[in-house]
Amino acid sequence: MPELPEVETTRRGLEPLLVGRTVRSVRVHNRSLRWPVPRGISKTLAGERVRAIDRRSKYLLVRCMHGTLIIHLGMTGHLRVIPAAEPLRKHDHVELLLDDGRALRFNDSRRFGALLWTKDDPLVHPLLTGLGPEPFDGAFTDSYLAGRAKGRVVAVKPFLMDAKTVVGVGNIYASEALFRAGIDPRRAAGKVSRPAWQRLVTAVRDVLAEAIEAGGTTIRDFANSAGEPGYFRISLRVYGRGGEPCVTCATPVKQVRLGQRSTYFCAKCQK
DNA sequence: AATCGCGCCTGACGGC
DNA sequence: TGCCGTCAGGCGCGAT
Repeated sequence: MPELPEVETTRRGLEPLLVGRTVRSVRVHNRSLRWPVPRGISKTLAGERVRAIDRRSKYLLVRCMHGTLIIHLGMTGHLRVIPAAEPLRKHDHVELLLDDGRALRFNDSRRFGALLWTKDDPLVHPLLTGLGPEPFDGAFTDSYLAGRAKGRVVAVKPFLMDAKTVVGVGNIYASEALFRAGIDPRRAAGKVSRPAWQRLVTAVRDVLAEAIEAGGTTIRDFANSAGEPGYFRISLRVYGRGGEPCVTCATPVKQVRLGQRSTYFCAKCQK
């Protein structure tokens, strides 16, 4: 389940392989992703040279000469660059054939991902407008969070996972960051103290940075078939550890559902 | 405006 | 062995 660290690791892995390359052609094997892959994508992309690969939230932005390919990995999506002659794997839905004899392949078993094209600045695309700050951006501060949370009764965990609050914090890292910050995930967002918001800002950055770093060492090579981000083996302190002892106080970790999402926390360490 | 809950989709897993 | 139900989850969207 790609969260921001996985997407950023993908971006870093793809950058040296794609920038400067020209797309020769596109093959669409299954266009029914979260939104249909645009019908004209082959014609649009043929001859386009890749200028840069950026990331906004969990969207990868493959910037070309006359527009931008917007890619979202959804839950199970991954990208790899392999020799074009390699046989297709199950769930390889789209491939971009490059001028160096390789292909960028988009594989996504659950098809929650997306692959779109925009001629305009992608940051004003409907999917990207209205997103909150990047977690490593200077705008993501305790006072920003306190301001946004003022008067809100929604629990702090879904508040944190709302992309309008801050982007890139999915279910796993939300539980992890709240544990590190010592905040009960069920607490109303409007009732979180200023020092707690500051701890949360730090915790979000720490946990994401660790995961990105782990990704950097986990992923050796996007240019071979092993180049999929998968699920990073950073040590999770509460996520998936329901009933097991808290790493700090040994109290059994609680598991509850919050906003339809499984949520893990230590009732003793998180207030 | 804020909040809630649905639906998309496949694979893993448990129970029978 | 196979079948069926349940769960997992990002995220846009419609309903309240």
